[in-house]
Amino acid sequence: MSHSIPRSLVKNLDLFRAVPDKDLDTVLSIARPMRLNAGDPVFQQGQPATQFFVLLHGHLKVVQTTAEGEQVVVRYVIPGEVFGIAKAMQRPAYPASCLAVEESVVLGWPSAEWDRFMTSNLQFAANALQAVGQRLHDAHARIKELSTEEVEQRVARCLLRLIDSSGEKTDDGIAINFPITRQDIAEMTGTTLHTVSRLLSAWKEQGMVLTGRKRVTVRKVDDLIRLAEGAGACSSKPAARKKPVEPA
Amino acid sequence: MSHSIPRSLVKNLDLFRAVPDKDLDTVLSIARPMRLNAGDPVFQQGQPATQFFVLLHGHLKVVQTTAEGEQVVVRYVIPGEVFGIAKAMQRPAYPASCLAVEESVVLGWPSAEWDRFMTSNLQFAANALQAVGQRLHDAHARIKELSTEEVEQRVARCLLRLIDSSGEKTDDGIAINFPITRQDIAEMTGTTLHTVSRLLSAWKEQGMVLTGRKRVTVRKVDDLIRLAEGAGACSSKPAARKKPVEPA
DNA sequence: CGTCCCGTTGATCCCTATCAAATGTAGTGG
DNA sequence: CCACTACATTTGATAGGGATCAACGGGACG
Repeated sequence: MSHSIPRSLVKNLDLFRAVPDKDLDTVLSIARPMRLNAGDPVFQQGQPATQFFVLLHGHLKVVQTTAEGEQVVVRYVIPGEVFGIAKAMQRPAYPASCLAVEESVVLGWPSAEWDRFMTSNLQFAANALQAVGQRLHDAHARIKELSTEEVEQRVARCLLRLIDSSGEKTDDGIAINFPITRQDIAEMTGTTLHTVSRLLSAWKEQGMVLTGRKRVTVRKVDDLIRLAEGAGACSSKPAARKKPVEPA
Repeated sequence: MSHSIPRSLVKNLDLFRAVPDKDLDTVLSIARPMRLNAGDPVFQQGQPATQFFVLLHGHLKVVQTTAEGEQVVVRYVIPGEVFGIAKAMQRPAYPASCLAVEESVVLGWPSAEWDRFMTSNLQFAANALQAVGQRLHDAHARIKELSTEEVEQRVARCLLRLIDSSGEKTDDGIAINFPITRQDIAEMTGTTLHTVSRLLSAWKEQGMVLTGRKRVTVRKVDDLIRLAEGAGACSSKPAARKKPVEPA
């Protein structure tokens, strides 16, 4: 193996789950590793989708920029996940930009290899379908939230999801594993950095979170869950019922 | 063939594109056709995903219900599309409900058959991946809109998308092909039926649309596009720039 | 021909974006 | 080691887009 990428690195990735070792070796022989510093782009929105990737270490941010120049954070990529598979879905170009939010390591393959992987191993196709299915599910959950919930709930849920996927137990609580700004959280929840700042300030006041520059730590997960479920300031929200409650 | 479903019915579906005839015959022999009247459910949110389907004729609505009882329209299914493929993404239950909005005909297969189709024909797997990829793309577009655009733009875009997928040329303009209420449009765009009603009234006033009970016809597509692009009431929106424009 | 459902429209309120400005914090180069 | 700078964060004041509340009008269907 010219690249000396240990097979174990890839063996545990969801995308390659249950793929036989001999196929893995082929996969690895073509893989091109890449190191990234914080802020480095992996690819840019609109570029031809020449490669697809797996994140080995670090954290990436996937961002869509609107015609008006506003940004929306599509998702954060965590180690082990595939990304940049636009070509696999027959899209010629990346629909979003992807950049490292901290030092990261990715593995890349030419998009053309995707079809080879699919044909040579059926399990690979099923794994890919599941991965995309999961993302579709997440996207629908987000649409539901943006459509029906208030900002406080959405931000609470956002933090919960972040500590769920990238939480790190510390002395003070569960910290988000990577640098993230108020602006980032705003772009994930469809609000403004000002509103996020106000919410975090209020929550810090109550001891629910600890905050620092580009850092958030959750101290009281249960309280945050309660907020996400809708136990916010609106004390009299009758929880959308079809028929009015009839007093006996 | 016990069911006498003509092969031509399935041959042109995206999901079965480029699938050889002999495989198609197998597919057809297992297919179970189903007729639906307006309002009939195909499956309900939370039910075990025992089948997946293709819509042959009519229109279906996919709806998610929140814990608070509010509804979000995930999408409308148009003839030729697959739906209910939760199991293919390894989800045990349907994440949303699906019901006919008019007389419709669907073809259903047991979920277990999915894997057989995948294994027996690679093209099928690729087609499925592309279909889900397209939906993911649509979902992201919607998230972007909900996050950054105002109600007027979102509703305008919604109508445009509807006439694009289900528009029918009439003497008066392009009509949406199936019955749809203000409430439905509201649930697609994250607003209320009142706001949608007001917008449609205003647009009718200007001759941009024609409206009827459960019917919408677009007369001036270009004007609607202009609205969707952001040419709304906000005359002074500085289009989110990083640096202020410097006069020479 | 009555009843349900869909649609329309006015009045009011409030959540949250927007505007404005100060404070704090990491990094940098002298 | 400190001044300087760029960026992140905080916080107050204000305004406005839409949700909400309330009522009525109208077409379809049994």
